[in-house]
Amino acid sequence: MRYTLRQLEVFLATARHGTLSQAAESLAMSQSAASSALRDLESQFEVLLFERVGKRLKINELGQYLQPQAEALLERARELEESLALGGAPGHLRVGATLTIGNYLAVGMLARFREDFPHADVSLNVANTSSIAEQLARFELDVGMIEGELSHPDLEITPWREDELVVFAPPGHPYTQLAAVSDEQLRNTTWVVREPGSGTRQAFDRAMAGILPELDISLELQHTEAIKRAVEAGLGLGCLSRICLHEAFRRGSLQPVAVPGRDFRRQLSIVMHRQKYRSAGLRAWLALCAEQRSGS
Amino acid sequence: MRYTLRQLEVFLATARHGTLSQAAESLAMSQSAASSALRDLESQFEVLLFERVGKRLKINELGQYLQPQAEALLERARELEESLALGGAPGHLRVGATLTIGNYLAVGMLARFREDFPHADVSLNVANTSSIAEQLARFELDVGMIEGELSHPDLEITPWREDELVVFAPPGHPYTQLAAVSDEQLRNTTWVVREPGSGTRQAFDRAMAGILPELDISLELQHTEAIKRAVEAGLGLGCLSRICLHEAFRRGSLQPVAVPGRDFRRQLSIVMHRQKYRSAGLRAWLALCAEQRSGS
DNA sequence: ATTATTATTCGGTTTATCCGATATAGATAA
DNA sequence: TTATCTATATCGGATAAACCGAATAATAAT
Repeated sequence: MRYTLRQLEVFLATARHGTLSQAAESLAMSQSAASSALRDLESQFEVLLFERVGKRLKINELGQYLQPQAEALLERARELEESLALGGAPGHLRVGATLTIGNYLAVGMLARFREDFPHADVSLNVANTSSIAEQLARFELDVGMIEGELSHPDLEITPWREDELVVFAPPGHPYTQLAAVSDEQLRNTTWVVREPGSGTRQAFDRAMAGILPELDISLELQHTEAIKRAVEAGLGLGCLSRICLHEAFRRGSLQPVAVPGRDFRRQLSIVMHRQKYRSAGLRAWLALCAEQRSGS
Repeated sequence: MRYTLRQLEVFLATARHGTLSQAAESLAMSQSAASSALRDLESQFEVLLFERVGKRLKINELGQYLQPQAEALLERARELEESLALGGAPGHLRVGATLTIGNYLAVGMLARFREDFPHADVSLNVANTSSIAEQLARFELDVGMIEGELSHPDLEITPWREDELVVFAPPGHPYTQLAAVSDEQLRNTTWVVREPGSGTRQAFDRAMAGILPELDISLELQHTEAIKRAVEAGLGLGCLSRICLHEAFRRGSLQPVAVPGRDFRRQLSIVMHRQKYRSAGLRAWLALCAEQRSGS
């Protein structure tokens, strides 16, 4: 490995700024140093990355071809640098979770984790499934907890626990009295659900297969709390994960609606990079996950 | 960016071999040089990657934590190096395709491509969908052509053309005379199909939803030609992509079976890395793809 | 205790990196 | 055309890094 990350930095800065002087300035080095760094990179591989037309430097085809690869490489290098600089802390852990899991399951686990590692530096990143996958693939997260489906060559998906969506209504709603609500009745009401693209919505759409286009969806909201309040206010029936509703059912502010004819189950999963090293903190977290699975 | 790829090489070689001497030897450098490279890396970030117990170097937790990231980084660096060394060739193109597409569609396109770029250095890599995705994500391939479904944060999937599977039988088979074969009749015969995991099998399983567990699958083969020969020999009904069967139907060595009640369509897709630079060769290939789409 | 093995340290050489100054080339305006 | 501005390339020299070989120190095995 004869070339250096610095040389790539110079190459990319030059490609981005279009001029060597600006590139040099952005890297806090002299223009001459940048010039020779670029020359070294090019002569090492006996290629040209830029057309020299007079005083201008114009990136050529090979340069453009390599730019995204170099960009990706340097991005990883910066992440490794960060891991080196910050990763020394013991119990250091970065958890990613989707909205429902993050707000209802992960926070409790986080508190438990803090008991065992009082000085731990833990972060919880709430994002959608594909964004979590991306961060895991780049080692920006240690472990992810997702609801949706996912396939990624670098990631290992482990089924975690089963979840189910529950249809719910304000207390006293006629449907809450029924032992079984029919498809016909599902069609004859209005709905308040999560926005398309979210894992909860995916599961809802799947459960409603066949009658989905005929459902009257009056409101699509991004937050579970907002949906609950909208249903309380009588704007329609809601459908959310049981774990978001536990408290509201207990208090009686909302009531479940029985829909035995449809399958609202879904799988929650743990996602990690295949090559991930299981640090003490990560092992402790996975143990907490396993405990959650059995103990609910 | 103050650390170098060389330092990472020393770190990884030491982690792998467990001894600095062997690491140094594997990198064709002196023991002392390796020692100081490692020391430089550690002192730059003020961390320790190894426990020094007497004469032994034992990788510590932080080291193990960083090892896979460093490994991934260096892997990319080697690929970039290769691109730099070999990527200078004009018309250079690496195409990945799944078995059915690779053997029946891509070869013809490859021949056409060679006409336009007689000196082009083109490679066709036939592999399964997830392996192609992996190679695309690492910039080891320029473009992929797949049949299965795929979701990957770094990859861009573009629908290409529609394909359909066709149920077929040897000439004169009673089913070939029927205008519509029923589910009941599908159950009362034996089948010769592709192995589980292949895109063609996935599509077959999806098309047979509902009656799949009751089908009598007598043979699972990895090659389309083998399946065709097995069906010719009377071992059962086959089900393959229309593009594999065109020639056999024309010759009359096999005949299609009409199953209008089931949906055998599927989508073929073009896959590329989101950040991929479209070189002249790649643009020409994509143009060929677009031509194929309309002209069939 | 001796030997073999291994990491570290030290001196010295080669190589790389970087800066400042200077040379050069193209664009722009007088 | 000539002067000027701006940008890249190159040169000399200082500094730092990388590297080797040899010596040293530490440990495990004999």
